[in-house]
Amino acid sequence: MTSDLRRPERTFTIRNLCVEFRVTPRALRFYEDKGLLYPAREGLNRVYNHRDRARLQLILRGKRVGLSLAEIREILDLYDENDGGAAQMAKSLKKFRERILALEAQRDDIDGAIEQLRGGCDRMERQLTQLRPDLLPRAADYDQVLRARLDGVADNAHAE
Amino acid sequence: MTSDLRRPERTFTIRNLCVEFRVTPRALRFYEDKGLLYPAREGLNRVYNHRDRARLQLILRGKRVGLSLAEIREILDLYDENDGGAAQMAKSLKKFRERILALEAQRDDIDGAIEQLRGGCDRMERQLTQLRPDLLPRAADYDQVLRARLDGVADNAHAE
DNA sequence: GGCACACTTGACGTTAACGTAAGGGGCATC
DNA sequence: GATGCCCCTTACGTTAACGTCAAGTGTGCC
Repeated sequence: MTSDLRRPERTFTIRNLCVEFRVTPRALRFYEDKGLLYPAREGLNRVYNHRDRARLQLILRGKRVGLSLAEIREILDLYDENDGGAAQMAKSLKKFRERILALEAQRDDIDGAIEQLRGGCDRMERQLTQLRPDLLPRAADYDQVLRARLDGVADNAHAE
Repeated sequence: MTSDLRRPERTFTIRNLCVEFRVTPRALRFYEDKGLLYPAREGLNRVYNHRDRARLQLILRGKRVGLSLAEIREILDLYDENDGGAAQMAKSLKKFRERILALEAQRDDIDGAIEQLRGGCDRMERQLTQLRPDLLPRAADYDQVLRARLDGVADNAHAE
């Protein structure tokens, strides 16, 4: 039952993908409008195949890491278009490498921000341990957050 | 000469900070409008001190890691406001921890994206080595990018 | 045939984060 | 005293990424 999601011949309605990836139909149509997706049609209705679904995954991940739809489109195009000759591919390669450098810089930024926040946490924890140890959030609260995240992962487990 | 940047009593004009952090005056006034900054005044003119400058650094880093100005403001407020009692601090602590979890998730996303792009690079490199080894970008190009990044770092070296 | 439901297109509305233009004050300098 | 430069406020414009609403089509079901 989870295995027919794997069957490459399986297709998806717009709603299927919306539910699976928690986006709205409007968003998918918008991505299509912008040239990031081009699902087949059955009459008027859109029919998404596995390739479309994979592209959507890339789009959403791209968004999460802060890329604009235009940038994502460019990358997707590069992925596709590279039968247009070796020169094209060389250009794509360069752009990919640039993106990697940018992402690495961004990751360093994030690590810095995390450190900063951790410093703040430490200070506050020390203060609270001193003043009001009863107010210190304990393992119980923390577990809730972790559980929430794990649930989220479970939801999308088959989507990976 | 770089050392008077360190002197805590030193103040800055709006242009000083704009040049140093490569933002526009409009942006600084906008942040003030939104309550993220509140520099002193000398007549009508804004006068920024070291605390304002530090806040600006945090704002810009927050932006780079994808936080909205509203979220950044919330964090900054939490940093300040924590003389408002231990209860407040406990709430701040919780929010800080949430932010940390979110940032860690985002970093994992970025790592995933980097891996994906690296995979694409590898495939393209193999293809090119096969077909047109002359088109392979070489150390020279790569160094340029690195140099650009190092220059950027050097520009902001005293800002760290 | 009438109803519900999912899909479609088209068009206007919305929010965040500024950009930009208009109009004006303060101070140095030629 | 006119020019130039930096600062100010007010206010309207802009872009991205959708949200929302209107109006229409097609499909199954009772």
